[in-house]
Amino acid sequence: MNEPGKPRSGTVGAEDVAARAGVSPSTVSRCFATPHQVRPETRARVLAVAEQLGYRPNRIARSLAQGRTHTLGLIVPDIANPFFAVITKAVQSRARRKDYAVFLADTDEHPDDEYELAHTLAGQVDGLLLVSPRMTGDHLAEIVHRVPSVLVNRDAAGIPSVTAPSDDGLRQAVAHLHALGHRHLALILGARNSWSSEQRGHAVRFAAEQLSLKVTEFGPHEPKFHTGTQVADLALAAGATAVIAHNDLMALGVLSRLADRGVRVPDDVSVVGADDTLLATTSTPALTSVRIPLNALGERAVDLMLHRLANPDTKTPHRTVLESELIVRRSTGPAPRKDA
Amino acid sequence: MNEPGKPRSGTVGAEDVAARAGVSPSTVSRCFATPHQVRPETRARVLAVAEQLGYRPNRIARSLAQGRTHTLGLIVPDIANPFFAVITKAVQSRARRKDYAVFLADTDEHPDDEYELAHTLAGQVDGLLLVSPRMTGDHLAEIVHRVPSVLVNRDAAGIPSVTAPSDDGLRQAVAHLHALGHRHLALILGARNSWSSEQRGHAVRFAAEQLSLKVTEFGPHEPKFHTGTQVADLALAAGATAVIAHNDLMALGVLSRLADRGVRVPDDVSVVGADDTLLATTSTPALTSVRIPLNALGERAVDLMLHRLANPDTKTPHRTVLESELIVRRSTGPAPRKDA
DNA sequence: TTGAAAGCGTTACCAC
DNA sequence: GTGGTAACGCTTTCAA
Repeated sequence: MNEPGKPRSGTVGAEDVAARAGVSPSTVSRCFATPHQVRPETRARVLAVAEQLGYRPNRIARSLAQGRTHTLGLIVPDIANPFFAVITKAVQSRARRKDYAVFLADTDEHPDDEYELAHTLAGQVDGLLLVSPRMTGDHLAEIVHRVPSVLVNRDAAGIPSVTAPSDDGLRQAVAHLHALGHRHLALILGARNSWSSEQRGHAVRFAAEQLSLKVTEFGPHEPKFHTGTQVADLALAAGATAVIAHNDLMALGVLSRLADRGVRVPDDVSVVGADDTLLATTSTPALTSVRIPLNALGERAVDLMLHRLANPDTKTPHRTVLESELIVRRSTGPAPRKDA
Repeated sequence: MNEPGKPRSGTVGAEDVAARAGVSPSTVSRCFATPHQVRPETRARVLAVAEQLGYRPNRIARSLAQGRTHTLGLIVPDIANPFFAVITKAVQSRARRKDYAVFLADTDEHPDDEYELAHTLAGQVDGLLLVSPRMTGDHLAEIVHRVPSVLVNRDAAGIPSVTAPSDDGLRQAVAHLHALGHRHLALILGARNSWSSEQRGHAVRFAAEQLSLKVTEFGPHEPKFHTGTQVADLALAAGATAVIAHNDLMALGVLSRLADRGVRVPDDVSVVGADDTLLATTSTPALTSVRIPLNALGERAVDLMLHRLANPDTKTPHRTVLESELIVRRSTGPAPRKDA
């Protein structure tokens, strides 16, 4: 494929360095892979030559020879969604610190693409991080069988996972509203098949029941801004004095519509979001929201993955469960007095 | 490395398929790489066996043999920033449609990491997409020399790029405010060494001068929310009736502080953002903002890259320039009457 | 149209 | 410690 005799054109290889340094390619390889296995002087000489020639070990070739790529695959439903973007950032950052590269795949919320992409990536990564996977249990099992995987923000039997149930935070939210005198709250649900939406619904219902709070539910709904604007009117009509939305985006929709109608927040109605994204901290009024430790979610996922790669024989899949918490801001306040 | 004689343990290779299908590995390879070079019946048989055995060509090995990876590298300053997240999504989506995978690297706004990461990725991708690179011109030149690159949201001599100057949109914004009767506007600048911040500053200054508008500048500032809250007071004190912020996030900060002080938007003060991110559409009031065609930015970058890879001998680096436009929403309105 | 064999640039095993 | 050599799994001439 190359003219024998003539020097290779583009890149400098270990062979070139070896020749110039008076050692064998093996030694050059060792200088980069297992530096302690080579005598200091030799190593110094080799590294000097390498530096001078601008030699960098070819990671592709290394991958092929070693059978591992030092790369992690990350599959997210929508990278433009701040929720996933933050997780992605954490994963990326953590992985890099551990000298792993990251393959990113955005499925655009499409379960089938998710499955197909997982297969595509499977061949070129050491492990797969699946964030909020929507794919079916069967497909999931198949993927997990083919390549080491960690589930983020979803729980499934027999698969290592990292989750942060919003239960704690939502319970706190309900208690918070109750303490402020609210007795009737509206709950806006998320997408129909969303694992987290179901979890959140349960959590609010349960907490409200404990405190004898009335709950009016709306949804399931696509977790969009305009859904919030739409439901705001319904919640008002139902007589709720507080709204808990499935996520911040929907909560902002509520905020927007209430402002349009001249309903004051939090004086007339209190609003609670979830995920505590950038949206919550930058809105006016700032949004009381349930904080999910997204950074930790991403970092722990990487750690779990790396641990698994280092100990391939671990039997029981480790499940990491993180805690959520309520962050109180300006969008929640005392319930309006009945006689007002 | 493998026990000869015994079948390989983990993956099925082209050889396995070849054996079962009664052909040579070469043919199997051709069935996947250049399907038209093999007789239909043979191909069908091979593909059937491959399907049955669950064979998937090993992309790593292919990369090594071909010398190209069918992978694009994407380097962004901050994936958690909606601006870059949207570009990333577009790149990812476009690349995948063209059957390219994407390596993601987040530099966390760190110019040195940017350079180092570029070198790391250089070896394992066919091309590099550099988004808003902060690295020095020298480093940039070095990277570009080593691997085909396209600049996104930055312009540099001799390097193909895709940009969307906010000039048009900002000129429209200034005209918009002028038409509404505003005569004194505050301009909040972005980061000190930001190429786009400089561009935007010039654009506003120039447009304002044309219309004899008074401009009071603040900054350069880190483009953060709290910067906006801080500058809001200063702008008010300066007597400006309208604020143009370097981006949506800062504009939201202004909005927040104005609300705290009881200053009404847009009745008392008008506010304009830039980038038209999710933040702008979901704020209350919704933010008038300069839309940058982020999707197009990402897609065109990929197209440009792929075009370059297909025609490596192109001399003149193509520069794609996209247009921005003002999106008018609720945060801008008539200037308050002087006698009010 | 198909097969044989020589790479691609490393790593890893086995002698020395 | 170091060198020789066989993989890794595929692509790609070159013949047949």
